[in-house]
Amino acid sequence: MRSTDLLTLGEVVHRSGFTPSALRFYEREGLLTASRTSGGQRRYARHVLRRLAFIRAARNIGLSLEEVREALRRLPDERTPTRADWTAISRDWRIRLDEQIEALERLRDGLDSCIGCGCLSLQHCHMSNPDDRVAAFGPGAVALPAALRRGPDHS
Amino acid sequence: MRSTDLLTLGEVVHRSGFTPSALRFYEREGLLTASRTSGGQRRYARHVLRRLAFIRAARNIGLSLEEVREALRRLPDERTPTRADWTAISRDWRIRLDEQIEALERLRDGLDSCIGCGCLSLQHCHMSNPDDRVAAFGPGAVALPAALRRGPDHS
DNA sequence: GAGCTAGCTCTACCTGACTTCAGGTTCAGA
DNA sequence: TCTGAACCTGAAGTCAGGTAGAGCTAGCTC
Repeated sequence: MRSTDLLTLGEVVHRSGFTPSALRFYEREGLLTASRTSGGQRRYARHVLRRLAFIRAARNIGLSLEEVREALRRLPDERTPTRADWTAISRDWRIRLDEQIEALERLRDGLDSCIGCGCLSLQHCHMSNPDDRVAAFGPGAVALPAALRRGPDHS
Repeated sequence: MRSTDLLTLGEVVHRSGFTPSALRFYEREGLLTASRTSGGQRRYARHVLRRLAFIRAARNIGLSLEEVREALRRLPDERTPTRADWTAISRDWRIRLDEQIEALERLRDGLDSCIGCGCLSLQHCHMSNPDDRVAAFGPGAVALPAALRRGPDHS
């Protein structure tokens, strides 16, 4: 079925699980590259599959596309990630995940201390007091998924 | 300073930590109500503070405004949440948080099993295989924060 | 009754990550 | 050579959860 080792858009769609529009979008955004046929259709080298795997994993961890782009900059297009690349990056991700888990656990503990109290006081309640927001959500915690990042909206 | 027990927009802003635009937005969206002066300015009953505390807590847990609206529908506008209301709802939230934490832990465990392997295989890797997505992310897990919900994008 | 702050509405805009659409083109197999 | 599926582009749309600004008004204080 293949006369070359290049993949069509459809094949990449099939094998990666991304939609055509997502693949085109990622290319526009510089996360992916593809060569073209004389007629202008995309042809993908096999290593894009690995790149896409990387992208999906990163998105699952909660990285933005911008952050994925940054991580991919370290992995030149011409080669697939080495074991060392992946080890370094996945250690970073592990740290992020731990932070996210901790943040949720703090939230849960706060909630536990609230169940049954019916307080929901703006002054004192762990769950709603705008000045008692979860400690980790400082400027350093930028990478948390949006849902974990929320603080008071003013200022 | 108060001739009545109604609060101005500014007072609610001050005491809740929400911005004026957020309060107006919530009103448009039906999460809040306010009466008006003859001149058209908003005047809030005191219990909106509690409602807002509830909203902030819910948002911290990761609920969408739509879900908050749903939860608030059970708390008629005229009364503040009873202890029973709050107990029931916070138990739900506790379950959600546990699910989110578990999902992240599964992700972390998958990552651990990956560190150093350099695999990232679309066929086998825990972190990227679209057919091996985290089990909890079924149709029932709709409420997870977006970053935890991602599966393959097709279909 | 002047002055000023706080408030009003309405419309437009923002980010992120894509999707959708219209209208046309290419490619592979028979 | 023909045909149908796959593919192309660029612009616009979507969604959530708001924010920003323009131009005008209310209401409190002196």
